[in-house]
Amino acid sequence: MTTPRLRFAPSPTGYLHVGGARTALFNWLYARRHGGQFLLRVEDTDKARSTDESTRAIFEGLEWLGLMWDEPVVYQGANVERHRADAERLLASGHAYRCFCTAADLDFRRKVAEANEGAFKYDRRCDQLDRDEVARRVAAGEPSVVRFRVPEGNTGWTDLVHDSISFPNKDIEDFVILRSDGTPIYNMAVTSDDIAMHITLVMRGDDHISNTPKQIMLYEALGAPMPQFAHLPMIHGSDGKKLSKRHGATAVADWQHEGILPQAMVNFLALLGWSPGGEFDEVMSIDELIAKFDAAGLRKTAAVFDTKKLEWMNGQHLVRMALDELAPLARRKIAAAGLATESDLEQRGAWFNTLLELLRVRARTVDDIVRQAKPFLVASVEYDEHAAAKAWKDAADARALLVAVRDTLAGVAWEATALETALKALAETRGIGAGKLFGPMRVALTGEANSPGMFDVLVVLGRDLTLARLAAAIVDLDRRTGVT
RNA sequence: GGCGGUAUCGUCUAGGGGACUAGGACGCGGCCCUCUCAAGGCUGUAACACGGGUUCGAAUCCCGUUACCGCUACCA
Repeated sequence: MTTPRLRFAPSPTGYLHVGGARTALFNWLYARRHGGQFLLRVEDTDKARSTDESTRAIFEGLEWLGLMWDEPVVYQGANVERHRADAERLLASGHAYRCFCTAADLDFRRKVAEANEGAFKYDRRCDQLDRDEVARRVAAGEPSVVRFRVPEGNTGWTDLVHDSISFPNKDIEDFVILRSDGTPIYNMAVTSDDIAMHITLVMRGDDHISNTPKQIMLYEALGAPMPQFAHLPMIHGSDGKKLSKRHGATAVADWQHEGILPQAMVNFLALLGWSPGGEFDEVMSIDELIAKFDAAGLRKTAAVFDTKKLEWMNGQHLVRMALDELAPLARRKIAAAGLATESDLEQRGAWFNTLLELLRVRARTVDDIVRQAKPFLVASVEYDEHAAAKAWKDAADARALLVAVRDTLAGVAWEATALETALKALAETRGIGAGKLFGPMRVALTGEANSPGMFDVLVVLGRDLTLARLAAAIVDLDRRTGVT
């Protein structure tokens, strides 16, 4: 068996959608798993809708996910000459014929048919024309399209995900392959390109199932070797409808901006419509996915995009990834949020890594880390009123506690076990559990109700910042006591 | 309308005639751990669309119904 060649063939009419990303991923995974090639073909022949900007968005999305293609990008628009030549070959070999029916006429006949019998199918009237008449009308400059003459019988194939699918040819009309202006129609262009690119497995969305018999007939008429086909199910939104902008973030770039990691996105997408089977750990690296990927695990049913699970998946990858890989991402986001500069964080590398280690376990996205990192980066904190209302309920009491904490901490070596010993001793002399100390301290030091463990907070914050924040809290509590 | 595709917990799925009192994961609830929040551990909730067959035996095979999705262009 020759090595498989697959392609992802998006039309550049928007951003890279998660559905398209998954199609690309499965193609890529299959190629990697079987030592084949993964190619990218931009289907830009719809000049009205294609833009360079969306072509770039597709490249960026694929690059971000790590789905690199193995050969130079193929632009479909550059191959119209070959498409046309293939269509004309079909005309010459008698597999296709000229049709002089105008679009307006066809439109009218279609409307009439729909009003009466329902379905409209081209009646092949131009196939009755004799050769001389066709030649005369062409010579006279009358515009015509080229239609493929669909043969009798059935057209079917063994789909890698659906097993066997077949269509009675009588339900397929003699479809146009060349427009009157000489440009190719989609099915012609795709088939011509897939043949030229030596694609052995056409893996795409199942919205292409009804195009497949037409393409198969084209392969046969052109005498080209038949590839295999695999039709992947769609991805739906939480309401079961096809995923669209209404459902929120549907572009992979949206998730990138929300702090989702590419490896988490890949992992999540891989499990939408595919399963390695049996029991397995759902959190997998890209290499594990490649090793396990198998067309037999492809599902037939549409899947709902569950953002909750994506976020959980991201949290898992956040904890498992190398700190050296996470640090630059976090630095960039923190800098973008204006909390520190990248170079400053880089200089405090060891300290920053300690902080990340503390935060990533309680974060689901990189953006969560940025939010949680704030108290450790800014000069002074603002108090979350909910947190203050609870932990500083009795302002005078909280003040007294914080004064004692400040006095104790001021004379202690800044090291976790020493700090712990000192604070536990303080709690004991005051006849309270150490936990009673931490609530008020947490608000004073971070402004929040939640944070990493108290001793970790103290160490990461450092002596000076800690004492300054305690002093600031005491002042604030004075104000609160006065008001009450 | 015609043609095609699909149908297991709310969601992602395992399952491919008996191992199914249908398993796992997310979510949700409870408990444990615990200075808070997470993480982690344990645990609970919850599904084979419906109706006929085939078979000693169907979630698994066949047919029909229903629902949903896709296609039905001189779009891609």
